[in-house]
Amino acid sequence: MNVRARKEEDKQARRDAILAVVSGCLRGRPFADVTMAEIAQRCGLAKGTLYLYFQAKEELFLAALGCEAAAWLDAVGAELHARGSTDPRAFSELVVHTLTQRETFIELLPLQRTLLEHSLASQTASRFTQTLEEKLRGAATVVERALPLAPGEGMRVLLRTLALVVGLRQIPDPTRGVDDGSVSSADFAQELLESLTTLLAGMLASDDARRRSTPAPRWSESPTAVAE
Amino acid sequence: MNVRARKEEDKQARRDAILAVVSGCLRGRPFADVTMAEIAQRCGLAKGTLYLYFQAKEELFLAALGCEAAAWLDAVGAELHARGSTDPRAFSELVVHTLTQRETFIELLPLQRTLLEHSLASQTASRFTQTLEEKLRGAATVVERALPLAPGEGMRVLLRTLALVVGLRQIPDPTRGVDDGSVSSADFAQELLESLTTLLAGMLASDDARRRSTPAPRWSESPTAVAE
Amino acid sequence: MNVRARKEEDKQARRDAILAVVSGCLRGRPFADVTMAEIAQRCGLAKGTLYLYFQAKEELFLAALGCEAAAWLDAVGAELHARGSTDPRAFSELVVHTLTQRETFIELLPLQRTLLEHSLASQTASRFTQTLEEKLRGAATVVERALPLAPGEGMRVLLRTLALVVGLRQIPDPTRGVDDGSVSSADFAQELLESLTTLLAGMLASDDARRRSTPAPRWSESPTAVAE
Amino acid sequence: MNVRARKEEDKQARRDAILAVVSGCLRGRPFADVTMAEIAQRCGLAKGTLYLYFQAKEELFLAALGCEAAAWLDAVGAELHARGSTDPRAFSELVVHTLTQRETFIELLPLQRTLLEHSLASQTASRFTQTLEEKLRGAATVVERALPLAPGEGMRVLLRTLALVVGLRQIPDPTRGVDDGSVSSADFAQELLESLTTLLAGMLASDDARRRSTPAPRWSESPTAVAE
DNA sequence: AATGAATGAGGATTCATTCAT
DNA sequence: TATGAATGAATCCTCATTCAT
Repeated sequence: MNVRARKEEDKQARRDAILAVVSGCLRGRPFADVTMAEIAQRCGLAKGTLYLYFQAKEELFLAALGCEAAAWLDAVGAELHARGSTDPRAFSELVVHTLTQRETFIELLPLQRTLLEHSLASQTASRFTQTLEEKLRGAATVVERALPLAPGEGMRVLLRTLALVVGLRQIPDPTRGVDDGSVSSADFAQELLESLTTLLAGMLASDDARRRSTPAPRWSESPTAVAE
Repeated sequence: MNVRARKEEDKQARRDAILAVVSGCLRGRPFADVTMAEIAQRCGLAKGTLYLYFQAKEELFLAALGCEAAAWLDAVGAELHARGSTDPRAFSELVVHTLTQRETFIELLPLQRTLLEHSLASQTASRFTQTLEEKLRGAATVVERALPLAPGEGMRVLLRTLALVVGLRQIPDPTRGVDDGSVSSADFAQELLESLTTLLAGMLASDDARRRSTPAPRWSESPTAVAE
Repeated sequence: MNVRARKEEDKQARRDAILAVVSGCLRGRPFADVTMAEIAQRCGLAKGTLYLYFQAKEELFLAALGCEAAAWLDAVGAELHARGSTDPRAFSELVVHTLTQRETFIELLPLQRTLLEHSLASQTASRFTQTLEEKLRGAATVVERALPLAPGEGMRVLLRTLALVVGLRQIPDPTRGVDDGSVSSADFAQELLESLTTLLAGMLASDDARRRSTPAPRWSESPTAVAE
Repeated sequence: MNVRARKEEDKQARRDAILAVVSGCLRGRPFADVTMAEIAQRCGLAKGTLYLYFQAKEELFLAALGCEAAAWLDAVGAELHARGSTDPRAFSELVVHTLTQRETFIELLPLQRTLLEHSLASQTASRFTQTLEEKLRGAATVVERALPLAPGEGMRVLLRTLALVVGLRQIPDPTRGVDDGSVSSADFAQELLESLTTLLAGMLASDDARRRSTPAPRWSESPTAVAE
């Protein structure tokens, strides 16, 4: 593909195209298994071209993760916003739904730590973290409104949701006799749905309890109402 | 250490010694970063000797994981057995407690999938899975009795616990301004404690509800009936 | 600098501007360390533009060397011409003086062989050599007149001078505890001054001796008699 | 060559064998042109094996240079020692003679600066410098005795000799119409012989003069008069 | 004429694994 | 059984050069 991305617009497009390919390359394979050569080939680009857009392999994957995460958070936020309010079950279903059409996000997510630790260009790492945090905060606010939850709990919901996603993906149920250790998508979705629903219900209940026990919760609005 | 392990007994001892070292090599580093050379050196053995006990790097780590998992499950099972019964909070505390003194297990756990997928010697993989499953079942029974839960739910508790462990470890709270993306042990323990307690409470509640709705579940139900 | 060099005059100016930058890029670094990208950036030009003026990296540096060499030879020649006559010491001082304000020439000089060998466009190489030779001959004549020396000896003086420059630059005095192996400019200048003076004095003496010992030097003297 | 160098002795032998090959790879080619792959192949070894003996390409070449330099200095020292005393002409002949059967040393010598600057393992660099200095000092003493020269002048002789070697090699005589810019060995030897003889004669003369002008040189002779 | 995105050959280096001792 | 020297495939990345705009 010797089409030159001359305009800033085209360059962004190519960048995105690369990221899309990267996400797709990771099908349960370890990060180390995916080579830059493979990515380049799948992109229809030369190896060197990849380095025109990303400084290193780690940065490439981190960017891909950032993209996917933002997209997912946006999707969840938008859907939640549209609904106005939900309950644990519906929220979980929403999560599962948005996630199952975003397999690559699930694949990328477990890499986060490794990637952040390796990223030499410190700026890259901090920018990633910062951007992600913003997105998270935005979605958290929506979650708090929709579920509803006390300020600060929205973030927790999101974080625990991601934790469950990563964890359940990583811990296959040995009961299901899958030879190669991979988790069937259906099982995973089912498990995520159930455990997330349960966890959320629990959080809501305890939050509710705390609220009631507190004398004047309504207008005293806890100081951590930071949520931008 | 050029002491030759002649007797079967000595060989097993050396095997275990190696596994102990392996676990310790992984301090948040990606699997690919730990070299066989490093392991050998830390063991005080030659690289080649490692291959006398394990067929490949992956197998080595898988064995280490198996070891740690078994140890943890045993510890949890034993403690639970000793107590007779418990509640979500206490169980979570037990989990957190046994886990914090087993950092290496936490490090190894996320590797499971990768390791299983790579293991060429299919036998190794299936043996690992099988052994782990047995251990899990054993502990699950104890959990069911202690919490108490309907048959089959004990396994779920265990699996979800592990999922939370892996997930929370992997998803750092961006709110905490940790530069290098690592999770502080304290935060991790706290988060695990809370979310696990909540999740378990939820599971117990719904289990309870189901039980009540079911006519006569108590005595017809043989707790170990499920067992392989 | 997207000013287009339309007229031949402008092109020559740009060429020279590039060469000036090139010389400055080499601060004790190996040739391979200086990238075309760096040069282009320092020139305020695009990488491709460089290739509009020079066919290859080697050619670029060769041209730069040619420039510097010519400039130096001109300077030496002019100064010598102005003085009329000189002696080894004064000549050496002149050399050192003109050289210390031409650091870049000293950096470029050691590359000559490498550059010449690589130059694919044979014409480039031979043109360089030819031009240099002319300049050398011109200066050599002046040297012969000023020092004074027998015909042919002027060239030798020049060549040996350059050899000393390159050699002394390349061979650091291990006695001086310079950690990074670099030669202090002061030491270099001092060393060059001394050894060149000594060498020249020697050449003058033997030249003199030969002259005297030869009965009829004038017409029998074949200029190339010395040659092996 | 899968012969394993097990004993320390064999390892040293292999190390030396590699170094010998390295020296031979450099036939006027720039350092960057010689690849590790080529060296390995010429050694009949795998690329990786090279890294068993040397940490990096630079270190490899530095070691080769160290070897050659030591050998040459030893040879010169020994010969000089055997003769007892010499004169400039004989010394130069000795130098030329020992050098012409050590082409590789001449090739390696110009790399010294580059190599030292790049050597990351600082210890490697300083060890090299230190060892070389010792050898130089040893030879310098012999030179002083043989020529004879004032203390400290022996080192200068050696250093200037090396400078001439490097410089004359690098500065081809454009008069000789050699197309590819390389210097014919014969010309080089001749040139080195002449200029070195002249330079030494000059040094001896001035040294002599200084000695005579000094009132009481004999017993005032401070052994540490090295300090120029 | 100028640009700078794209290329892709090629380099140094690493490391799991083997095997002669 | 233990060793550790040897292997060599495989990886990431660089950079001189080209060429479409």
